[in-house]
Amino acid sequence: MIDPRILRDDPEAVRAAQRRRGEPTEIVDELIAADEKRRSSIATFEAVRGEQNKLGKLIPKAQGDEKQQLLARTKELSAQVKESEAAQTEAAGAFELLLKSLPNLASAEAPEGGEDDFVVLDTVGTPRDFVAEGFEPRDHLELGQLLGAIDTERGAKVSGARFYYLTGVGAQLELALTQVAMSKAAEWGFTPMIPPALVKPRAMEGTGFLGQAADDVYYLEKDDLYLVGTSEVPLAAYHSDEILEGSSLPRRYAAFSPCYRREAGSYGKDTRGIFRVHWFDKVEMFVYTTLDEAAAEHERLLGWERAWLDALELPYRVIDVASGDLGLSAIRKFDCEAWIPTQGKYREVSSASNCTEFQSRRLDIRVRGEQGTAPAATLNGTLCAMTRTIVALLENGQQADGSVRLPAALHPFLGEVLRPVA
RNA sequence: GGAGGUGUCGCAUAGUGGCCUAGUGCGCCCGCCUGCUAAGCGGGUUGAGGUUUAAACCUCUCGCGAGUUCAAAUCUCGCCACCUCCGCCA
Repeated sequence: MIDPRILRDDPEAVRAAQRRRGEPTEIVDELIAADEKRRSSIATFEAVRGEQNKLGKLIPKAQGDEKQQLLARTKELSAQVKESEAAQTEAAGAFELLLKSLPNLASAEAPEGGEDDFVVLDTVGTPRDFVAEGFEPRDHLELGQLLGAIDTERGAKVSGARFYYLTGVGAQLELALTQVAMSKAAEWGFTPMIPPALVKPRAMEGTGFLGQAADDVYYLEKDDLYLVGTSEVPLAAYHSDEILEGSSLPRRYAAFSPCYRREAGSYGKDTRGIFRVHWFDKVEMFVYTTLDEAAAEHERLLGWERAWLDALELPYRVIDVASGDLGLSAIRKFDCEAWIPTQGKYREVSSASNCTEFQSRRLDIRVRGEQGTAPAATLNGTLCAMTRTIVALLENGQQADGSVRLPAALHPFLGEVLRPVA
């Protein structure tokens, strides 16, 4: 949800942001009309209610005829109050509904265009040349099966397509990644968290996942609860309806949680292995800060993501996601993409978003500063999405015999090399 | 799942239809006093929206929502959260 004052002060900025996203601008005019209606209905209500309050105070002291007159008049007003209050509630609700459907104002710094119009900010490391090394690389599933690390057949038997078991070293690999990621985050000043993976509609709606992404969300109708697709959701809602002291910012949280995604729009895409699945575990970073600090914090989040991929010794690149591909809540997004040898391309393994006040307005998270209170800024970034990280580690670390060399950061947990099981 | 209880300004409490423009204590902030600190004294201290150059003022806010009434923190109903006990259970 954006600051409604922008609609009055600078509607052209909102239209420009919509154009940048490739979204229609008519909604801006609808919003302005709805806002005017809301404001005039509030004025009407306040005038009537004010008179009712004023006269009501005289009643206890009044006597005889005077009292009867006052009672008659306030009774009249009562009907008007009821009517204008209902009109006000309705107008405010209509305005808010419309405002909530509006995406955050895409940053002018984000590249313009759609999914393919990203800008590559940096490329780190060099993909291995398997031709020169003289062997055909195996994909992550084949390697996972050789190592006894991944079992998708039984995943499908028990839970269906896009489910898997991590077995043996696969399970150990996830636990080691989790341990290293959470420890590093704690060193960087993040508070480690294990949040609930089921949340009420408010949390889901407040983070912007019931808009254009609603089809991708699992919903438990019987309990009116949602399974989160990322711990961004419970972390954002953690401080909902709170006023945070400015001096306590930035507040940085790192959460380990399962993530559930219906993957509704991706039939036939990435169907092999565990690259795109209905459930995976993830360590996520989340920050509450001020609007002034948000852009700098966004860069810091990206820095931590890069430090993580560096520690895993993976070749990757960083892209600045184009405005048309930002999702509802971000004004700008950086993705880190690791090189996947058997796909011959870089694929997303982490993503850092600056959501400014979009989520904090919906969840009512404010900061108390010297000038009173203001909406907080929220940012989120992946530290380690387990399945995709395992895919990247297996494929990039593989050797001709099917064994996999691990990065030094994981040696204390799993040794230097994972070897095929007999 | 069953039974009972509780929900008021950061915290603790008062408040059973109009005198509540929500009192008091603690905490916190400002000032006075004071070698310094403490104590004492005076003032301030929920948040949101609006009118205004400003000072002020108006509307909403007593868990949330509906209702009764001219008028609701207060009465009625529904919901939510928490607590106690019973049952079940990692």
